[in-house]
Amino acid sequence: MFQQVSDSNFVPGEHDVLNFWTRSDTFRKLREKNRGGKKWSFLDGPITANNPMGVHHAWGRTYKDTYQRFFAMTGHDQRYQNGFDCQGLWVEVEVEKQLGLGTKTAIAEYGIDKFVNECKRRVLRFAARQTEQSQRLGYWMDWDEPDQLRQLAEHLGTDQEVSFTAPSGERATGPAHQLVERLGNPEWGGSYFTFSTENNETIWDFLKKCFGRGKIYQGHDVMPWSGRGGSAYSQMEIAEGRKLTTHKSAFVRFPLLDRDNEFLLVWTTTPWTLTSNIAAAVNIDLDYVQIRAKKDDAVYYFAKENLNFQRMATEFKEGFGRPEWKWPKDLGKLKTLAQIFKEQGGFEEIGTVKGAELVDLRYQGPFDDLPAQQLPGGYPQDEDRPDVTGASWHRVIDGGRDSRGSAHVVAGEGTGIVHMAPGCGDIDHKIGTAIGMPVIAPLNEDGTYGEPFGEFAGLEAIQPSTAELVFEKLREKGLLVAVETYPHIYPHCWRTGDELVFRLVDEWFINMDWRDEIKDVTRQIRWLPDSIDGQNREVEWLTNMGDWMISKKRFWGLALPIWVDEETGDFEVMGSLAELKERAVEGWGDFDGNTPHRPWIDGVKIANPKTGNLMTRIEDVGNPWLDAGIVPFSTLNFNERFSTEALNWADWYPADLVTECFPGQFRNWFYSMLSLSTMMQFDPDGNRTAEEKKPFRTLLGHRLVQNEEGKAMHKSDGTAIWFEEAAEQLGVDTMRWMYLQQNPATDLRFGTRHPDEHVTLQTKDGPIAETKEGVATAKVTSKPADETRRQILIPLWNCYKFFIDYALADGFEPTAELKARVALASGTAAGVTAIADRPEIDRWILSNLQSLISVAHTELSDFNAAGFCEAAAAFVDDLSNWYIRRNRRRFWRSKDASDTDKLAAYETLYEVLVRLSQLLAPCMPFLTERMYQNLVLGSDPASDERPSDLPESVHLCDYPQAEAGLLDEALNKRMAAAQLVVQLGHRLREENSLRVRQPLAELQFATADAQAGDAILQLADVVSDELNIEVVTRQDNLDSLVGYSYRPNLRTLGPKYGKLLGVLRSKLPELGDEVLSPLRRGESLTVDIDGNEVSLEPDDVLISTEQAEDWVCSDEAGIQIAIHRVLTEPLIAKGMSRDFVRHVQQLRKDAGLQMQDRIQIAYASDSKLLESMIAEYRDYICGETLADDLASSLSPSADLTPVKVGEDTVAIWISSHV
RNA sequence: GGGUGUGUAGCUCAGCUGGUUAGAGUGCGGCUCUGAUAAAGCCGAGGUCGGAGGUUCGAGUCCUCCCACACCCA
Repeated sequence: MFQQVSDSNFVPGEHDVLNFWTRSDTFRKLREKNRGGKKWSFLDGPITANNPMGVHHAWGRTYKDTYQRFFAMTGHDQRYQNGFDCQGLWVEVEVEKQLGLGTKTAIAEYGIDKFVNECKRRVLRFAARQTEQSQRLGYWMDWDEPDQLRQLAEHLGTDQEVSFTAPSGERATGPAHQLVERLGNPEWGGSYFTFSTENNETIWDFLKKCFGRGKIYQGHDVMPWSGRGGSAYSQMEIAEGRKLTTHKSAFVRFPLLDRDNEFLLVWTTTPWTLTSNIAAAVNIDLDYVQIRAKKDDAVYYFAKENLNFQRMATEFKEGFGRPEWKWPKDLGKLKTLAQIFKEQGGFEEIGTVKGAELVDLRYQGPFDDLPAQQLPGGYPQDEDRPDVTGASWHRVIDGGRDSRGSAHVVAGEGTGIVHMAPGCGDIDHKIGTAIGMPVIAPLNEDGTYGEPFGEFAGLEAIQPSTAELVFEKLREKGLLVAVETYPHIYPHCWRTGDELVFRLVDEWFINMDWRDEIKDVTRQIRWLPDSIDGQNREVEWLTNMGDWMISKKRFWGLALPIWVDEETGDFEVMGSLAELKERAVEGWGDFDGNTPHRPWIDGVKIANPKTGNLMTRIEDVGNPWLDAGIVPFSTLNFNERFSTEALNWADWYPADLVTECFPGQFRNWFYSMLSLSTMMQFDPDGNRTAEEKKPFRTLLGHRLVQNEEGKAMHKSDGTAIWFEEAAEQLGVDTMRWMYLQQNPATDLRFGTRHPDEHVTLQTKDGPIAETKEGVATAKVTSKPADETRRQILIPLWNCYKFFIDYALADGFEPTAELKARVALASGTAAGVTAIADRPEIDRWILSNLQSLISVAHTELSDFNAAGFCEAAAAFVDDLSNWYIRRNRRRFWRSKDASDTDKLAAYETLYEVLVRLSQLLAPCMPFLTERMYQNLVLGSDPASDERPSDLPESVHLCDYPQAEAGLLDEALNKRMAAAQLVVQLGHRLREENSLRVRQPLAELQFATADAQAGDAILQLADVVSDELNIEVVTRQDNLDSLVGYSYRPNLRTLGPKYGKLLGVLRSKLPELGDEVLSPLRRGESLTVDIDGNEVSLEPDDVLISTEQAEDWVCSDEAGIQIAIHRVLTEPLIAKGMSRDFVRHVQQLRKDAGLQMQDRIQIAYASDSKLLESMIAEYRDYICGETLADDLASSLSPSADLTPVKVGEDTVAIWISSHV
């Protein structure tokens, strides 16, 4: 027996299903079922375990789950390993906030070990949190127990022994950090964590291979730096530390070589950097003015616009954008350049040149006398460039443009000529690297000048006295034009308040000159969706990318395995902990038992084999994309550090599928995976060691989740939707369908969070009013979700409910054979009624079902969920709005055991619904489970009763296979023809105001194609019933009822007659039916058009029909229909009876009566027509409305609204038996 | 600045190798149908297909230039 079905209650239903899966351990049973099957390998991209999940994470996770479920239902053995991204600055930033630490110094004081443990803790807590959220999504993975992860987090940093039970069942005991580093290993199972020792060590292996091939080198980068703090700053820290301050800025002149008494005029707010000047940049498109100063006849070049430019005029009036940033009181307005020169004796304009004309001019630098400017290769010395010095390089360069296309050098504040010091500035350094400038980097770690800076050596750059010394020297040389006090917003250390400077720091790089190898691998991969052309994007990135900077001067992350001999500069890379242990000459004992992270690893030293010197690990941590890029190896036991029985590399590599949100990943995760995989297939000498280089076969990318207006959602302004808010308000099945039906190449406009409207969410574990992080849960609205629910979930549910309601009312119970057949997919043993004996429409829906099954296999195995969703939605629509609607009467006919037609209907619908639950199960795992449970087991997920040996969950079923015998393309075409007739009929009725409830006498049709005619005739009863027309007849043609008009078919005639087409277009219709009628019969013909002989094939004209008398007609796609529009008295009476029934049914509905409740009908009318109608149709009316009595009465209740029955007005009321 | 892509109904998007009156979904108005449905069916309004030239009998589609937006890059 089926369980009674109530309202859909989607969200509580999902909770029941989740509990059911837990209780009956369904996922474990699924894995057991498929163990030893063909392998399907999915590789999860690690999610950053730094915050709770939002709805934007759920899109990708829905794909991941759906494809895994599909491949599980098709019998594939899988790994189900989720991944967490654990290391890197993003975690540090959050932990710094949490601990109230502001700078690197503060972290060092707090203790790197404590800090790093706190980072690990945060990751574990959010991994636990995201695990729970993912489970709510129905995401079946080999999850760690969230509380176990939390317990590990609690015990980190203590020596206390903890017990841990891994997902595999294996138990381990030890200090928390020793358990944590093993999470996700092959013997334990569970999610992989990129902080695991295996992950870090496998990156060491990669870097060793790079080193072996000579790809690792030390380079430089310019970073914001605090002299007192002795450390670099992140962009975020800079943003926090901006302050209004004043500096002494200077106008300085650079003498042009080979030009007598001519100068470039430059301007700087950081005079200390002038010592390290290398070049002067101009904007090639700007006009530069040439002026002669009266004082000394010197000629100056600077941007023409700047001569009279009102510098800082806005700021003088309005300040610098914040209330506290007002123009300093004691400071006057800034002078224009014209003013400055006038004060110094006046000037005259003598000409204008384009910036481009200045490029390549040589000049004498302001501090070329300093040793640093004379050092070959710059300072610190670049040994590869002994022929260049700073002083010898000075020239004018094109400043170029930034990534947004705006020029680096503009007119305005300065002079349009920018002093460049690539050792002192970020942009300077970038440009310098690009065009090959030497570098002079003046500052030591403490922010003082280095040795080769003469008088400046040892002075602190940011001291005002240093600037004064610069001015003094310039004055001596006659190069200082003017000095002023200049207010501006400048970065400061947000904790100490010290000014920051830009300083050249050492960084480590991988030389990517093996990019072609990576491109080859990229081309072996299938990139989806096609429309975004991912392969080319990736190849293009690989073509243009620079060397990979892998180091970062931070604390939490991969310990880069680079050991340096400070004295010689020699360095070596360790490829594993074992190698390090063997080479260690100091510190191994203290390190042993800790994870290979800072600070523990830092004390381990090795010896330089050449010199015997101690080599020390560089303090930098690695780029986090290394962590993620190595996972195709580190998660698959590539180095066989674990038992190969637990996990054999070759069984699972390469992955069949990777799917992630793609914007950004072409240069991040995809890039790092491709690079690392390419390198991993070589040994350190560059010999290929494996055939298969690609880490995955197919990559499915998808775009971003946005709000309903198409804008990004932000955590900071409360518009980011937390996963549970959406899940408990919209329902997870609905969300999943939204994601799956979306074109992955376009952004998904998910919905809107209303941060001010707080709601209490009913979760599986009770009501919550805030997230676990303490954020009040807010209302989420989503039109696309509502639409999805309305169009897919509700119709599906109602199809199911319709079936259950009538099956229960009728006592229909599928036979054991039928149940087994649909649950086990075991062949084609039919139900009680043979398929061949069922009506055309039954065979039609079953045939359609087979098509859907085929599409499901094709599309899902090709990772096109949207394609499947579209087909499934169309099927649900056919089922609901055509099959069930057309067949309703077959289900509510009187109870009669021998009614085989009714049985056929039940058996057909039953099979369709069960199959549908299986087909949709990977996409919509909850609702389908509820359907399956009831339809096959007569149970529901809240119950533990499963009185059957059939699969206890829809997810333990095999995915349906199409039965070729039931697929009938011809039948599908026949039904399509009938549906077309119905559509034409509806249109005709509409256009001619012939309402459908009024029966009409006759519909005639004719078709160009005889088979289509046969088809319509076979479904004539469907057409007749749907259109409410008594007789449907087929004719050879409708010539007697209609006229014809003709138009040329330009597509076929164009190529034949070219320019004649214009004439043909106007003249051919005029020939009319008497000339052209042979074409209707499929004959060819030659006509004369304006003296041209034109031969016409039937395909060369388009024929349409026109109106005739008493009949209305229409045509489409070779089908013509005509409907007799004349109403006779019997037809009118019949229409009235239908009206009457309809009104009574509405009254029943309004009264909230049950389907089987019986009623009495009374009516009041003075129409004789109505009386005679009722006399004739009494039995019909009573039968349809379950009325025991139908009587005329004189006393309607007072508030009764009369209704129209035919042309008459009647009052009707009903009462029900109690 | 270079590269890639996009621009079609109020909104989201289809429109294949050029073909007649440019479509779908959604929203809006109307009519119809309804004993599972929160539905469904039909009709309608709404478009100088980003702009300007060109090729062609014929251009949303091909070519050139321009404009706007998005992403990527130095």
